[in-house]
Amino acid sequence: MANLKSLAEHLGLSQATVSRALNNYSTVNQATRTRVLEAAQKLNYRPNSSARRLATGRADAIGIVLPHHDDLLVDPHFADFLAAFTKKLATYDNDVVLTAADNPQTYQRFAQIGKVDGFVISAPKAHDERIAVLSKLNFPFIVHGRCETDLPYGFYDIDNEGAFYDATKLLLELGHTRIGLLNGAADLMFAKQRLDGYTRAHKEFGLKTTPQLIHHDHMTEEYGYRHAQALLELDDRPTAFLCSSTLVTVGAQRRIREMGLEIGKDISIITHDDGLSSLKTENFSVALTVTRAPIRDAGTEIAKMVIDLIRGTPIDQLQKVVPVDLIVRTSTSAPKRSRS
Amino acid sequence: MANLKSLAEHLGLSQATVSRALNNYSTVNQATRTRVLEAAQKLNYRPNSSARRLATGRADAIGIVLPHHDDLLVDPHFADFLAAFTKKLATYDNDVVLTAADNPQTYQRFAQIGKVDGFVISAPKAHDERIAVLSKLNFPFIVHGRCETDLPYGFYDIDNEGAFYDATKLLLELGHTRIGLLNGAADLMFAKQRLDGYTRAHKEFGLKTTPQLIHHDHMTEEYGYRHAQALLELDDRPTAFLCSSTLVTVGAQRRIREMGLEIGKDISIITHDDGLSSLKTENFSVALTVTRAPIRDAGTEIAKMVIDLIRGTPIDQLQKVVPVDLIVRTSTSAPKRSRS
DNA sequence: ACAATTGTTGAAAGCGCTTTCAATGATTGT
DNA sequence: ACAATCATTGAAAGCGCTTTCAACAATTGT
Repeated sequence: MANLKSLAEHLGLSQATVSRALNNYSTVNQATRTRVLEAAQKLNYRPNSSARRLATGRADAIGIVLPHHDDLLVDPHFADFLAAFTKKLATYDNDVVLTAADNPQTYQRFAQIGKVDGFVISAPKAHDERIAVLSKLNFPFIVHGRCETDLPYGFYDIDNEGAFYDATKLLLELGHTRIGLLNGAADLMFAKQRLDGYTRAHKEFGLKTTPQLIHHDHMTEEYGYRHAQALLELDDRPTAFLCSSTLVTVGAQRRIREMGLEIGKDISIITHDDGLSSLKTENFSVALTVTRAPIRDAGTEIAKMVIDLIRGTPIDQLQKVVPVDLIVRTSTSAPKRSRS
Repeated sequence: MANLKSLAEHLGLSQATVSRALNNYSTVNQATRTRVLEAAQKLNYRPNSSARRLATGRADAIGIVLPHHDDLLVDPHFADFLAAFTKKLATYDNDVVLTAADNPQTYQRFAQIGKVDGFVISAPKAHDERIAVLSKLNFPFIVHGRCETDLPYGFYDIDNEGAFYDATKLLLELGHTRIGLLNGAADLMFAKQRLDGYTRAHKEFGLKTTPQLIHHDHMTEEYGYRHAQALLELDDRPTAFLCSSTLVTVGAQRRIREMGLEIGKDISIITHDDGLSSLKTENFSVALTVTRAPIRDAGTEIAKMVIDLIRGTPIDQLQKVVPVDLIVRTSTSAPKRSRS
């Protein structure tokens, strides 16, 4: 396997010159550069990653710690995010280093030993320990989402509050007054933001929210089913659902159907749609009204942001909240007159 | 930031001894080791990853190239696989390096520059170029699946042929003669294996397979819907479906319902169930008969296998095919008498 | 009591790059 | 024509570790 030394010898040049030629330094003669490039190509030379990392101090890699739960439940959104993120990062010649064991020490260790140049933190909680740890280490990171802290940090987030405000408002305007909320896990910021939007809309209409109508849980089909069931068994059952993800909606839909109810008539649904590539809301039997923000956009944008951060862009220029579209389709309508 | 040199100076020892103490060499005095370990802890010392990699020649990382398509369609199974894989790999102090750009050069480059010690190849095609490339480089890899090559290689695969043979046989025994196959993309080995099982069962019953009943495509909800529709519009429509994944089944189910048909009565369904954590077959309205092989098992097992491979276990001991359970629930029954 | 062994440590040579600094010859300005 | 600049290159230090080899004291065997 060719290394720099053998390549230099082969060319009758010093390692320094060869290295410079390969790394596009302007100080090297054009003819020499060409000669080096050709030889490198011919001998199939590639600089050793570890040596380069040691010499430069850069890893050219971004870390992501797998957001796993005890039961190894995997958020299907994660795959879409990761795909877009990885693809974009590749355009910067960076790759993604994944690891499990989601605790603060993991971040600290990774930061210290130079395995990665930065981190992406996903699904932040209100007071997220990871942010505290990385801030103290002064190690670059971008948060996918926001949290409640005074520490400065870069983030990409969608306007969850606004999205669920809009969605709730639409339902209220249609005349719904009992709106079930099938939210994500309670400790996650995005769920909190969505609840805030839901609450704000109610306030604006002079309504109080009802605790029984608000459910928090992991976003799976199964939980969608269970919580929809619980909601539909209430004496004063809701006439509309607000779902936090398409998979939850699949579950809710299942329960709704079992009860012989019809979406868009007996019960309205608005779901948040992350644009999952394998489960599209356009394709539900009843075309779903959605708040839409493709999670792949987040992956792509965050890749760019974390690279910018590492290259020196100040944090306050790396704080982005994108609006969320409300797309009205046929799963929403005015509520039926209340049951006898 | 403490490095080996400063730690050694602090202790009044040589770097060599400190390094040995830290790396559990038996030749170092017990008292010394304790002293070193304590100091390392106190000074929060962690060996630099790049330096260590350069010195040892190991990266302690396994590469996975994102199996993306042009349209960035992400297989939701991938998330579950990756989670299990990453978690298991962490127990060996290895992490996962993800990259995009799925072409042979990517593998070659990664192997050469020492970014990873091995690869996992997923979703192999019959004559997979990646296997040829890595074999020629003599670079360690484990295939998730099998392919048609004379080259020796390690693999973990489920018995796709047997699973779909069993499933088909069950349907045939129930009296079905027209069985729609909603298979994965045609160029993938697992789809081929499943088709083989489907065909073998037909042969055993003295039946010929019908091309119109066999569909190949990406495994999404949307395609499930479309192909189910196509099948159900046939003059001589099938009385049973064999689906390659739960998501496909969700789509098929949607179409079936739209046509006012009932699963388990009007039409039988068997689906392959990878045990996706966010979409469980137990939870379908009609409990689904499935061929079941949790994809997380693959992730866990392959992590172990690739580490074993790197550590010297011979390839012929790293070839595993696991059986697939056929779990009969209520989505399968004898066909109704044919329509008038 | 002397050689042979064992246990423990340190010096130093890498691993394969990047980058600083100095050196060289060629070019320019006056 | 001589100093000053420029373009190009090489020598060598260093990144922070691991590991070989030699060194030494302490122990053992005979």
